[in-house]
Amino acid sequence: MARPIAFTARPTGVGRARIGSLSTPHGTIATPQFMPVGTQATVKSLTPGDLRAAEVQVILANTYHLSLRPGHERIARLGGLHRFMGWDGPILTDSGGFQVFSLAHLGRVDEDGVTFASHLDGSSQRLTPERAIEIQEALGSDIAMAFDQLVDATRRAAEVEDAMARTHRWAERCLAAHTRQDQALFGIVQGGVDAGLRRESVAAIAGLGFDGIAIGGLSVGETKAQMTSTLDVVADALADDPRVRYLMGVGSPPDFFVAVERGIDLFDCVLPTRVARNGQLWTSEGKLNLRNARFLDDPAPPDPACLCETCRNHSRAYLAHLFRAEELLAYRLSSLHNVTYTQDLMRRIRAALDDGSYGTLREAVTAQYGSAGARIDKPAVTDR
RNA sequence: GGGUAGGUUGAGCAGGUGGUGAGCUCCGCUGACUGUAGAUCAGCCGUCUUCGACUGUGGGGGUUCGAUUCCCUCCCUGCCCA
Repeated sequence: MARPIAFTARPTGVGRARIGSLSTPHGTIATPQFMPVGTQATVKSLTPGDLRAAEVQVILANTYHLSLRPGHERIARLGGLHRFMGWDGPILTDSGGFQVFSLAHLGRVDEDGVTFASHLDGSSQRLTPERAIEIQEALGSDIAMAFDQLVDATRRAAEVEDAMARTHRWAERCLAAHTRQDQALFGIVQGGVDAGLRRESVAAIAGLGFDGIAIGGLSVGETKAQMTSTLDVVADALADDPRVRYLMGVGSPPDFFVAVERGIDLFDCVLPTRVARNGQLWTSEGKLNLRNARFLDDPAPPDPACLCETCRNHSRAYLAHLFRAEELLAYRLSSLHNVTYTQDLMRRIRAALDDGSYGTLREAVTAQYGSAGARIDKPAVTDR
């Protein structure tokens, strides 16, 4: 039987970085690629048209939130998530595993699954591997994620190991429960920042029949050095695996380089859209906080090097005003820019991997995000 | 002109009838944010040499060891009467 997705990639000569192509039922994705987060069937403040304008190729939506509201059965009745939200490109759905982590205080994990109080009305809810798959099949995403358990990597080893082992058992249950032939299913590697556990987790997850391999449990409080070394371990362990690799929850502009060099093909992160709503724009001059007083009289576009709608038509002074006045347009214009910037950055990374300018690009971007990149190791590669 | 209620740090307030008024909300200034309970949160927001100290309750004067508080007077604002 034909796989729901197909992934091809070629090495680039830059570390373990590769350039690839991932075909899905709703379109083909160039990798490395970034997925904006649209938790509640919307990338906050942006329309599908905005996303297309920003050259977004795939978005992430959320099992937990959509099952609570409006309900996955309702979305299924209304023709599935793509039709419901008016986005006909590829969609990846997260399984709810992250909410088990971020809403841990509302729930309790047992071997079979998780019981928790809804953050909306306090009602008791149950999520299991089977349930997470059922919901994602109802939503009809192109790529579903296995239901996993992540814990704070700085917790004691036994706790991290327990969560990892449970994630492995849940992974098998997810595969067994998955029936939709037009939907891919990715497994998730856990194991905190412990090299031994990460190798064990890669062996367990990669040994199952998943369509892609995700790396979870990172960028949740560990240091940049720990994230980097963990990615090194995982990259080594996955070296001969042909499947697409997805680093969950990352990242910032400097993070992309660290991960791409270690063979990562897919990213998702709330950062570009969340920080945009809080006034932070990512630009060729680094991070700008448009709420700062100094921008009130600045007629320049947010990023002179950007061609997005925001930068073509509006000034920093205008955005600074919109943020102060709490006008809704501030959120859309800022989000549109940051998503455009991020897509542009990924495109430049793909191009640089091809033409030998990767090291130069990495150095330039890392320098622009000085403070953010300060804790990151120096470039692992240089231009050939 | 008479009466009455007021005047507190940019704004709006709280409090205070002789011995700690720098407390709150806005506004303002910064910072944070990584598989979104986040258009959110945190710090600062009189001055200084900032783990502390000083100044500050409309102006002036008085009583008192000590006054935001009591007394006198002036100014300003709202309302009522003339």
